[in-house]
Amino acid sequence: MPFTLILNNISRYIQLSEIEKKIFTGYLEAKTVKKKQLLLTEGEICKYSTFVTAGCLRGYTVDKGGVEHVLGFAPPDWWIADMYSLITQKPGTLYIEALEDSDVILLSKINQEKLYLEIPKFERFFRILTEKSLVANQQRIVDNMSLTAEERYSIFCKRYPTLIDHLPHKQIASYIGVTPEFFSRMRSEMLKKK
Amino acid sequence: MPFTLILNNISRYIQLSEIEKKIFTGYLEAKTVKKKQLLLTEGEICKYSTFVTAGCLRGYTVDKGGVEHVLGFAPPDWWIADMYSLITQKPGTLYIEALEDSDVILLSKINQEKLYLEIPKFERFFRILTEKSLVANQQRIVDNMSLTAEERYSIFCKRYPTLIDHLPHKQIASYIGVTPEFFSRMRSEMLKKK
DNA sequence: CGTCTATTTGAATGTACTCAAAAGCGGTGG
DNA sequence: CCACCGCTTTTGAGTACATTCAAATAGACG
Repeated sequence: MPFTLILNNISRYIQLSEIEKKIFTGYLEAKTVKKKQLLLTEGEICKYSTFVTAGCLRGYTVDKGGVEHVLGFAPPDWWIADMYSLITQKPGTLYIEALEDSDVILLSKINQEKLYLEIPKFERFFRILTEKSLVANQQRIVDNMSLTAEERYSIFCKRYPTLIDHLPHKQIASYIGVTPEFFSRMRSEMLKKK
Repeated sequence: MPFTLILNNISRYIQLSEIEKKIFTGYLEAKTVKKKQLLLTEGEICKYSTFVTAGCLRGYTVDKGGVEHVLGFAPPDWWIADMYSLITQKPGTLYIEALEDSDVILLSKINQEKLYLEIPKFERFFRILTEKSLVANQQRIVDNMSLTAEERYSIFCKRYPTLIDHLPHKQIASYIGVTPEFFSRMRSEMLKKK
């Protein structure tokens, strides 16, 4: 059953009848992506909310100097999208890339809107999902303003213990907002201390 | 009619019948706050979503060094709350303070939940509101990582033209993530250039 | 293996911060 | 209405955290 994980994800916030589950899964598309493959690039209109069932994705932007900035990672059981573009249906700035071979489930914007009409509970689900994401993002803003790179890294390690293992350092550096060079020095400093 | 502004705010995303408007406004509490008065402090549980009708509020945290970091301003027609605390009903870290004498409308968490049940359209309204807030916060994260303080200030001026006039420089500095001293130097540099 | 990318190390630099002090500004009370 | 007080803003000098550019080393993948 390829939709077990996503149904379980949703059941954490709303309860669906068997019929509703059928309707919902009918709107989904399973897909596999290979490492380094892009699900979305800058300038594109984001047409899908993506749910990861295996592997790992990342969302990032590229600034005018060509430097990448990781906005977030999406390991299994996570949702990812260019929220700006998805909402406005205007060209966005986010790249979504597979960091490794991954399995994802796509829910198109159109089907998402249908869901809202046919099963209003989904309004609730996505409201809660968005609220949680908002809280995490607000915390990150505060952390970026008030903590040193070292403290931000410590927090990252605690919050995403499963990710640190198999993520390139470069990507973690980009997420916490430092250069790979500084990240490398920082880590060796931290090892010395402990 | 003290609720004109908030009803208008809501009508941008959902349409309410006269009866629904009655129910909704019945759940609201109007309140005035004086300059420097706190609506919420660290350690408190956030019990209200606050809508500003006059004046201006700010939400900020205080780090372990005692430095304040402004998470956001709330001029008229804006909502503000400690989303973390409001959602979890656990003690939060946000302070919400009136920057000037202000009029606000409070919607308690309890009444908000009632609204969701009685008028499910409100799920939609707050989902959209939260989505917009999320997008703004994500953009801010990217900006903080990829732009200089000067660029962030320029963006702030463009995005909140009505705010720059009557906000203390200190508060703007805190919002864009620099010290007041650096902010002052930065501004004089920018004036020289133009 | 060889190539490509990721990571480390080094040296010089820059952006923004800290601490200290002076100047400006606004409100309040005599 | 002015004087004073507290808070904000400015200015100065020294410092720190993190970056840039360059090059060496190490890993991963075909």
